[in-house]
Amino acid sequence: MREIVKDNTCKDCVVKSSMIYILDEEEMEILCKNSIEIQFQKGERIIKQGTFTQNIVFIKSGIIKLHLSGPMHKDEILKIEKGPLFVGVPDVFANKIHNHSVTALSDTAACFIDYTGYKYLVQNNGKFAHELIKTLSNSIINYYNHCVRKTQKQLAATFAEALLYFSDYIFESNEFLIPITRVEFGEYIGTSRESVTKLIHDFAKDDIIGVNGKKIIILNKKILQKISNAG
Amino acid sequence: MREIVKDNTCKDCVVKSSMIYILDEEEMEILCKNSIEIQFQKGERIIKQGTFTQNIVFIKSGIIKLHLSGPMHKDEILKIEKGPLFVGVPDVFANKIHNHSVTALSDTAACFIDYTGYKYLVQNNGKFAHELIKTLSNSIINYYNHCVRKTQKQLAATFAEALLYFSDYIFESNEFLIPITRVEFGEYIGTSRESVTKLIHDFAKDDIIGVNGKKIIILNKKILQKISNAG
DNA sequence: TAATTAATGTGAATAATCACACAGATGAAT
DNA sequence: ATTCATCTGTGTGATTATTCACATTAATTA
Repeated sequence: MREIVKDNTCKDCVVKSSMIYILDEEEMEILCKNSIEIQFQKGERIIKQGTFTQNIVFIKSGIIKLHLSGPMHKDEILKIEKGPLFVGVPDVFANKIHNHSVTALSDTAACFIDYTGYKYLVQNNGKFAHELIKTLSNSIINYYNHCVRKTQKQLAATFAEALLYFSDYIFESNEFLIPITRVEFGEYIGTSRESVTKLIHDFAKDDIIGVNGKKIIILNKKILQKISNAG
Repeated sequence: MREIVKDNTCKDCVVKSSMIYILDEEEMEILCKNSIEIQFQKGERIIKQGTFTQNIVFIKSGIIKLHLSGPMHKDEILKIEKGPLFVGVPDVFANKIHNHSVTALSDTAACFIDYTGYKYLVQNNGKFAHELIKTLSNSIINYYNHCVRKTQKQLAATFAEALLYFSDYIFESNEFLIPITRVEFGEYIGTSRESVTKLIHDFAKDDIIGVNGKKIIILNKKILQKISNAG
C-alpha cells in the first residue's frame, strides 16, 4: 500500500511552507536527516489516534481530514485541509500520544520527520519558533471561530459554509467531487448521514447546487453565501 | 472601577507560572519593565473582542471566562478558567486584534504586559518559546476534545461535566457558588437558559445536587460522573 | 421605598433530530 | 460475472430540545 519514495527531497519543497524557508542549509539538513517521504492512497490513515508521537508529518500534497473519536467512539471530523501543511504538531509538544487521527481523503504525499530535529530547531532558531507559535495561534483562533459558528448556526447554514469551503478553498472551483461520504459529511458538520442527504436534496431542489453522486456543481453561489451568513 | 496596584511586583509571582520561572533576572526585567497590575471586579471586562492587541495579560488570581460573540451576535463561552494563567496570547501572535473577550467572573488581579518584551523572549529564549509552544499545543488539544464532547454528548452529560469541572477543578470543593448566571451557563454548555433551569431541577429532584439559587452542593458525585461519562 | 431592570422558573406548544427499517447503487475482490 | 461490503436515498415514529408566554423573584437605583 504505502510506498516510500526517497529519503530526502526536502530542497524541492522548501518554498511550500512559510516555516521552512527561514532555515539555512545546515538547519534544513537537521530536519531532513531523519525524514522519509511516503505515498498514501485515498482512505489510508496517516496518523492514528492513540499511538505514540514519533514524527511531525508534512503533507506535501493531497487532501486530508483530522478526526477524533469521541466519548461514545463516534468519529468527528475536526478539520479538512490540503497540503502543504504540517500535521501532528500539537501532539508532539503536548502529549507524546496522538490526540486525533489524520486520514487521506485523496492520494497524498507526506514526509515523516523525526521530531527531535524539529524540537531542536524550536529551541535554537527563534524565528522558527516564532513561526510555529504564529501557526498554532492561528489554529486555535480559527478553531474557536469554527466551533462557535457550528453551534450557533442552523444546520443549513453550516452545510452551506462547508460547500463554500470546498468550492472556494479546497478545490478553488465551482465544480468538484465531494471528498467525503455522506457519513463523513455528517461527522464534519455535526449531524446525521440522513440529514446530509436531505440537505443536499433541498439545495438541489432549489437549484442552488447540482448533484450527481459525489459530483457537486455550485449553481448559485450568492444564495449559498446568503444562507451561510444568515446563520 | 479599575484600580492600579503597582507597576512591578513580578518577582512575587514568579512561581505561579511554569513559563516564568525559566527566566533569569534580566529577562524578568524585560517582561516587567512595561507591565502594570490592575484589579477587576466581578463582571468587568478584561479584554474586549475586536480591540487591538497591546498586551499579554497574566491573570494572577480570580476566575475568568473567555467568550466570543458569534455570527448572530450571540455570546458563547469558550472556556472558564482560573488564575494563574496567561490570556490573549494567541491573539497577539495571530491577529493584532483580539478574537474573543475575557471577563472576570470573580474579583480578579491581572497584569498587563506589553507584548514586545514577550515577543522578544520568544525569539531569544528557546526554552521560553518551547514552554509557550507546549501551552498552546495543550490548549488546542483540550479544546478539540472539549468541542467533540460537547457536540456528541447529550445535554445532561455536558451539564454534569460542567458541574464536575466547577467542583473538581475551579473550586476544588463539593460546595460552591456557580460563578455564572443561567444565561451564561446556557452559553457555556450550548443550550438555552430554560433548559439549564430544567436540568438543574431534574438533577435536584434526583438528589444528585442540592440547589439554592447560585449555591450548589454535589450530593452524589458518582452518579454525576456516570451521567457525564454515559454521554 | 418605589420603580425598574435583570434573572429565574414553568408548562404547553413547536420544532429539530435521531433511530430504524428497507431498498437500491456502487465498487472492490475473487 | 458473482459476491460481499459499503454507501446512499427515503419515510416514519419516537425522542429531545427549543421557544413562547407568562409568573415570580432578586438586585439596582432613582
